[in-house]
Amino acid sequence: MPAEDINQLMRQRRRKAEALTQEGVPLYPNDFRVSHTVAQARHLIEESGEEAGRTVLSMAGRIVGLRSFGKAAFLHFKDGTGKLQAYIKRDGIGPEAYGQFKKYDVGDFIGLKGTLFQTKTGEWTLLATQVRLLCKALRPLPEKFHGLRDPEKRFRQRYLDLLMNTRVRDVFIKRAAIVQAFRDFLRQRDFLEVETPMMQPIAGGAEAEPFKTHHNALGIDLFLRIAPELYLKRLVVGGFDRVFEVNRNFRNEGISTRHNPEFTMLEFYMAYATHEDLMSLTEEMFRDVARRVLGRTSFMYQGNEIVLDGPWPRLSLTDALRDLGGLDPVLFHDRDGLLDFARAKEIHVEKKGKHCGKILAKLFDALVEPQLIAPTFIVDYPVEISPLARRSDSDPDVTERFELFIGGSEIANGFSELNDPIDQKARFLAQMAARREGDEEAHHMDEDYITALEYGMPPTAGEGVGIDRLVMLFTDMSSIREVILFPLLRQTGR
RNA sequence: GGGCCGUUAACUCAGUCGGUAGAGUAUCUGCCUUUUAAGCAGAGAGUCGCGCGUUCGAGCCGCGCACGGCCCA
Repeated sequence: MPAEDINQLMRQRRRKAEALTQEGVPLYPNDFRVSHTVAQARHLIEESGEEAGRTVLSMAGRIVGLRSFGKAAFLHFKDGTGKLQAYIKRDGIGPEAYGQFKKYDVGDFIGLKGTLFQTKTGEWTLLATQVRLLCKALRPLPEKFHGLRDPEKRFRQRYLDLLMNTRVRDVFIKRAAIVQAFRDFLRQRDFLEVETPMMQPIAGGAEAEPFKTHHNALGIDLFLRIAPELYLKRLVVGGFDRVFEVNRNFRNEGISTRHNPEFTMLEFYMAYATHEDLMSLTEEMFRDVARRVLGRTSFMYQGNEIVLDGPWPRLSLTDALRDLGGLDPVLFHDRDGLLDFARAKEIHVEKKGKHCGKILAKLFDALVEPQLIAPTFIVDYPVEISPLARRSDSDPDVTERFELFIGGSEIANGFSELNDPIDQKARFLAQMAARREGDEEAHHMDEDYITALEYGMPPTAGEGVGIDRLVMLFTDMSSIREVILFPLLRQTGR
């Protein structure tokens, strides 16, 4: 949006600004003091009723609506807490001030002094004895009735979206409440909030392509993290038995309604706990967050009612594939059979370096995941796609791992952590072999992490919760862009 | 990466068969001191996303590109 794209409306506003300057009116003063926000004024009305009119208030906000008569005007102004009407009369503020006021526009910020009264329709209104310009807006706001709809403009100029679309504002207020509720829940259970590196020499802890960056002074390449996992577990080794981090991860992958290259993840680790414990904790935690944010434990998502009351069903990956995906169990370990099955279902699977586990996961994503509307834990993930998870004591080919699905989307992933450094090293080596076979998302060897494990990590369980997807659920949004303030968009040619 | 759809005034949108660009809101001017999407009268406002092509003539047809949305991968 180059500054030169001045149109008629902007020229008119600039002319008004210049005229005000000529009259000695500062366009951007900073000496107006506010005594009451809109919310505080409303609170005053609630508390004192008719008596509210006796208090002189000093209020400020942006003009969002203006109905002007010859010698008087009604306007609505909005601050961060709400909207209030004001009544400006020439007789009330004086002819000179009124002349200046005539040059104010919708979008300008003003400061008002006056007392509250009720109009004949009963609306509480500030009768102004003084009006001051606090900031002259040089561009017009989008039109009041239809608002701002163009999705591209909404995301690129989110401030306009927030200003014009109350529902959008509510989404982000709810998002903040959700994150806060998670923090409160974990802190109450003695989890310590920490921050671990966003820039890492080895991007570990997940299967994903990282973004690459460079440190000039050290002369080394670094990667934006794809997960904090390996650092958080180092902290468990270091004696922090319960830690969590809510922060951004970066994955160099495509953009879709469910994927943004940077997204927010909650990860937490709990020593002396198992994946079973975490599943129970997750049920409790989600219900708690829902109660705090929504006031109840059920909600509508895209036309389906989601009920968080538990317990939530637990289904093994293979059972889910058999029962919901129509996959014959004889194929579970038959790589070619699985590929044939995928082809028959028109599910695209990269052939290079894909073991059965990886193909099973692909089939699951395509066939089963969309069906998992009610909260469901899928458990018993194959070892080869779970290189950081502890093996099941009863079946060494599967891990003590779960993923949580709600509303047809993966929301959380957790497992009993692998704390055997010898096995961990072997798993990393297997990942490196997969990488050589063409799997670019396979994990890298992290020798420092192995070293940490060699010092001993207590039996631990850990989990990651996709905050953006959870916010989508709680706000009934079908696109991740609706819950990220500034989703990544292509740069437009300028 | 592929398919479909979209891009026209500040905003929301029409635009017929290819024949000089439209509406509502907003803005400006005049009237208007209790309005609520205020009202009445009048006026101004456009790189029809960008480029190339077809045509006497392109917002409209063709090709390419950019950006966005949805679906698929």
